Amino acid sequence: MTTSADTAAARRGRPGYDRRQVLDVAVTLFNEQGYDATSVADLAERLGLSKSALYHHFASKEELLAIALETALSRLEAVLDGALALDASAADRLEHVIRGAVAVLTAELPSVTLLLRLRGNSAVEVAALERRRLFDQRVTGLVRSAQSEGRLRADIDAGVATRLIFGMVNSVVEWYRPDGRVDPALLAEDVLTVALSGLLPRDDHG
Amino acid sequence: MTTSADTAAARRGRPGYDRRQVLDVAVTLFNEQGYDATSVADLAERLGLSKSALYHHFASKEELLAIALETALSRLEAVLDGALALDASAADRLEHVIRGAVAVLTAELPSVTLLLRLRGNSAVEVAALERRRLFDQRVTGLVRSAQSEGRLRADIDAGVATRLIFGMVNSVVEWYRPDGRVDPALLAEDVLTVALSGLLPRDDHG
DNA sequence: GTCTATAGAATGATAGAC
DNA sequence: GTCTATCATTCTATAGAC
Repeated sequence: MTTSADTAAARRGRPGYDRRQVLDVAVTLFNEQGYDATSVADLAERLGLSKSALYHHFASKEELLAIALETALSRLEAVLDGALALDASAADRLEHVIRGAVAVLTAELPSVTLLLRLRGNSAVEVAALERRRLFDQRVTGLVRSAQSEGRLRADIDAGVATRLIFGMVNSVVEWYRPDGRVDPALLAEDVLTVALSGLLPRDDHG
Repeated sequence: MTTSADTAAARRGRPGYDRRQVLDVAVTLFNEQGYDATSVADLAERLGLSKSALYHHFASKEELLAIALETALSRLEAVLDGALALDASAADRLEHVIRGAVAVLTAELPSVTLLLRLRGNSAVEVAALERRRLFDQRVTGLVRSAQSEGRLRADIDAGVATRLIFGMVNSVVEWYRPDGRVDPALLAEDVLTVALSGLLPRDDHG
């Protein structure tokens, strides 16, 4: 779809990579090798460009990281904002968040993968981790409310429950591939099934 | 437990770090900053040693990684071997594996954390990832058998179910801390509860 | 001529290894 | 400490489409 010049039909100047294309390749490479293990020379080679040509598109290696993280975080936050704007119970809102998070993970796989592997080695990374921490905290609030409503079992700590649910959700980036045979929407349902009802057979024998 | 000289009571020669202590600090640092982002100079500084002194203990930075990965993998494999040696149903064996995996994760947190973050950037990493893949495959077999027994719901693909369960299990390394207020054994029960019964309230109203 | 993408050469800093 | 290799980055200049 977004391969070359067919997106922004008429572009002036010399043909070649634009910002978007460089970013996509960069994030892919960061995910393959890890951000720190990927040198600008690696990226240049993958693109068939010189290093200096890359610096025409971006001010720094870290800027590439920052843009990708912004994409991932803003989309995840949008899901949560949308859920909180609903006129619904906390349990229903939580369900909306889980479904939405799986959708964002699968749709924005590269940038979210990058986000989930951060170590906090720079100011950019620390800031992203902080936004992620805030996201988690708000979801924990939802879980706690759903427990109070009696819609979620209360014998598991809300913080632990949230971490387990999102551990399951986030782990999807480790194996989901867009070209695979797993449908994102069905995957979201499977996640919800396991999280809410568990893997024991449905109680249809009595 | 394994802090300093109290392990191998009498050690001869010049006082200072031994292999084990250097390894522990190295793995801790690798987890804090990431393996690639951690330089030998970082490690030397943390230990208060010169770089050359470090190379007296280890042949290379990668050797440190290899030893840690061996620890994590052998302990996880031992859990699986133990489960398969049991005279029990697949479902019961799976439960044993999940409980054991959480135990290994919490007991060997640093080395398992390192294992779960590998990217495959070297021969050592590729080999470790391959052993991990084999582990996952064997667990998937257990899940499939448990489904055939009727002890696990069969409307979720065995591969997806396995990945979701272990996504939940493995995510524990992201937040569990030995000095925290979460008991490892209770955590394992919580994981099993969510995986098997889900977070919906127990059906005690009818 | 103007715009965009591109190289080449060289910077200082830091890497792992010994 | 010292080695060589590689790191991210910058400067200056040019190639090609409008």
